[in-house]
Amino acid sequence: MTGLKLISATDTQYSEALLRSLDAQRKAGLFCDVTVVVRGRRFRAHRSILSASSPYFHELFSGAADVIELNCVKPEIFEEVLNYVYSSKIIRVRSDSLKDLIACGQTLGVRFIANLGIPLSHVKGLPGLSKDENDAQSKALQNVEVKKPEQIGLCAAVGAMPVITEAFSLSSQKFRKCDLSVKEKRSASTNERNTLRKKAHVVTRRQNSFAMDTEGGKLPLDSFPSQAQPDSSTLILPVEQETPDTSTSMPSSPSLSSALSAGGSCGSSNASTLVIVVPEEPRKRVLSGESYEVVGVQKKRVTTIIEKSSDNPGDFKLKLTDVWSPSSPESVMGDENQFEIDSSTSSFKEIAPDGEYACSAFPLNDQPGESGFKVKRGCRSLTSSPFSSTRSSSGIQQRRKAKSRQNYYELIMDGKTFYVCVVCKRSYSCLTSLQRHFNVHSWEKKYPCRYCSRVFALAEYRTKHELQHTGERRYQCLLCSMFFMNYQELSSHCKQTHNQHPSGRKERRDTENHLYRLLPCKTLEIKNYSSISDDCSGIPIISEDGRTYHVNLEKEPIAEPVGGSPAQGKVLNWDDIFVDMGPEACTGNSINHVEGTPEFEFIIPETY
DNA sequence: GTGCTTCCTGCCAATAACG
DNA sequence: CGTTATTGGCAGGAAGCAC
Repeated sequence: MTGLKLISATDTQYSEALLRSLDAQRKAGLFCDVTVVVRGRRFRAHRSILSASSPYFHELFSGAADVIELNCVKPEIFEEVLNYVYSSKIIRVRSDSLKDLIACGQTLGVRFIANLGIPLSHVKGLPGLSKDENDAQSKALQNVEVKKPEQIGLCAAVGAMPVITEAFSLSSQKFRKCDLSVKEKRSASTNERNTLRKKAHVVTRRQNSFAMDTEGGKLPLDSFPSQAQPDSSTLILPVEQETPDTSTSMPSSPSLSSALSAGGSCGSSNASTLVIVVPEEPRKRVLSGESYEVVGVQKKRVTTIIEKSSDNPGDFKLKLTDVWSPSSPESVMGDENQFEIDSSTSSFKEIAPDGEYACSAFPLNDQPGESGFKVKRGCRSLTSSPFSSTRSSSGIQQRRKAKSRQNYYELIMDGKTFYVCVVCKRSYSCLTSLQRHFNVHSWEKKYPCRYCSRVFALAEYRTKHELQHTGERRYQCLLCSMFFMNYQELSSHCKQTHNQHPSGRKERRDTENHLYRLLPCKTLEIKNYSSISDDCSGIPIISEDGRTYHVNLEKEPIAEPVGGSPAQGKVLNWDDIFVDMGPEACTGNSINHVEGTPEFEFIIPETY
C-alpha cells in the first residue's frame, strides 16, 4: 500500500477558456437558446449562462420562456451586463451610466455589478477618513443614489443573511412586501426600484415563481451567482458580506457610484481617482498530493477609476485588479491580474505583464502541483503593446507583488496606492509596512528574546525589549550629557528639563539641530539570534496553535553576555553594554538567560 | 492628570536573493 | 553585477496602563 497517492489536478485556465468560448458562441449566435429583447433590441444568449449568473433569469427560465422582453433597463446597460456575464469583465461603461449599471446588476442579481455600490468607509486608516469622518461619510453615502443592501431590503436582524425582497419581482402588486425594520430607510430607493420593476414585462414566466414570505420565515441562504445553486422557488438578492470573518475576511467594497457622486467627501481634495474593492466569494482550491482544500483563498477584484477623461467628462477609466490571496500565510502565493478599462475605446489596456488576460496566461499560483504545470518566474509572455512602457514598470510591481504574499488589498485613491490588511483592514501607504504588520496576525516568524521567554512578532519589538535586559542607554542628551534608554525617555527629558523637542527643530519638518546623539547599539552586536523556523533540527517547540517549531541553538546560540563569546568573534562584557544599569534594571524575572529555556511565551498583541 | 511603556507606521538603509 | 525583494532600525506620535 505504500507509494499510492491520490492525485488532484486543477486546470486553472479552464474556466477562463470556457467562458471565452461561450462568449464567442454567443457573439456568433451559436447554440443560443434564448432571446432577450430590451426596448426593441435583441440579445441572443444561452439560457444556462444567464440563469447561472442571475437569479432573476434563473427564475424566468424556470418556465419555458424563449423570448424575454426586458424594458426596465437600457439596451446599452444590459449589453454591459451581458458582456460581464460572458467575460467576468466590465469592458466599457460611462460614469453617467454607472448608476444604471449598478441598478441593473442589483435587479438582475448579478453580484459583482450590484456590489459596485458598497461604501468605502470600512477601510481603516485612509487619509481624510478619520473615525468621525468615516461615520460621516457612511451617513453621507447612505444619502446618495446608490442603493445599499440595507436600503433595498436588508435589515439588521438578518445581518449578512440573504434577503428576499421584491427587488426581483416583475409585478410588485402580486407579492407581499417585506416587513423589515428599515422600511423607511429603504423607501426612497425601493420606490425607485419599483419604478424600474414596473417597467419590466416578461412575455413568458413561470407562475408563482416570485412568491415569498418574510414574515418570521427563515430566509434562504444566498448562493448566487458565483456558486449559483438557487432555490428555484425563491429569488435572492445579493447582499454585502457584513463583518467578514477574519479567517476569510474581505473588506467591504467601497462604493463606486457613491464616490463618484460624493466626490470630495472622500479625502481632502476632490477625488478624481478612487478604487473599489469588490469581494467575491471565497474559493476553495485543491492542492495536489493530498486532497485537502485551502479554504479561504480569496479573489479580490479591485476596480479603479483611474482618471476622468478631460475630453469627455462623462468618460473614465476602470482598472480591475484580481488578487488571489491566501488567507493563511502558509498558503500558496497568489497572483494579481490587472487590466484597464478605457471608456473612450472599445478595448481595455492591460496593466498586467501577461500577454493574455492575466488570469489566462498566469495560473493562480506557480507552485508545482497546483495545476499540473508551473510557470517559471519571469517567463510570462510580454507581447508587444502600445502600452509597453506602462506594462514594463507595472510588470515589475506585478512580479514583486506576486512574489510577496498577497495578504492585502490594493486601494487607490487620488493616484496613491494604499495596501489594506485583509485581516484587520488597516491601510498602509507602504507595502513593506503592511508586510511587516501582517506577522502580527500570522506569527509566521517569531522573535524570541534571548534573555527571557518572551517572543515578539516584530524584530524591533524584541530589540527594544532586549535593551531593557541589557540596560544599554544609547540616547544621550547633548545639553546635559544624560543617557536614556529609548527615544521616549529622551523626548520626555528634553521637553521637561530643557523645554525643547529632542530634534531641536523650530519647524515640524526641521531635522537639524538635534539635541541628542544616538550611540551605536552594542546589544545588537551580539548577533545570531535564535529564531523559530520549520527546520527540523534544534529544539522542537509546540506553539499554541499546535504547530511544531524548532529553535536551533547550535547554529544560533543564545547569547551569554557575561563572559560569553558572542558570535563574530568580538568579546563583549557587561561594561561594553551597560552604561548605568542600576538596580532597577534587574527587577522582576526579566533576565533568565542562564536557563535559556526554549519554552517561549507567545505574546499576542492586544491589537491582534 | 501624569509618567511610563508599548504599539504603530512612514521612511530609509543594509542585506539577501534573483536573473 | 545590476536589479529586486526582504529585513530591520529609527523617528515620533498614539494608545494603553498604573498610579
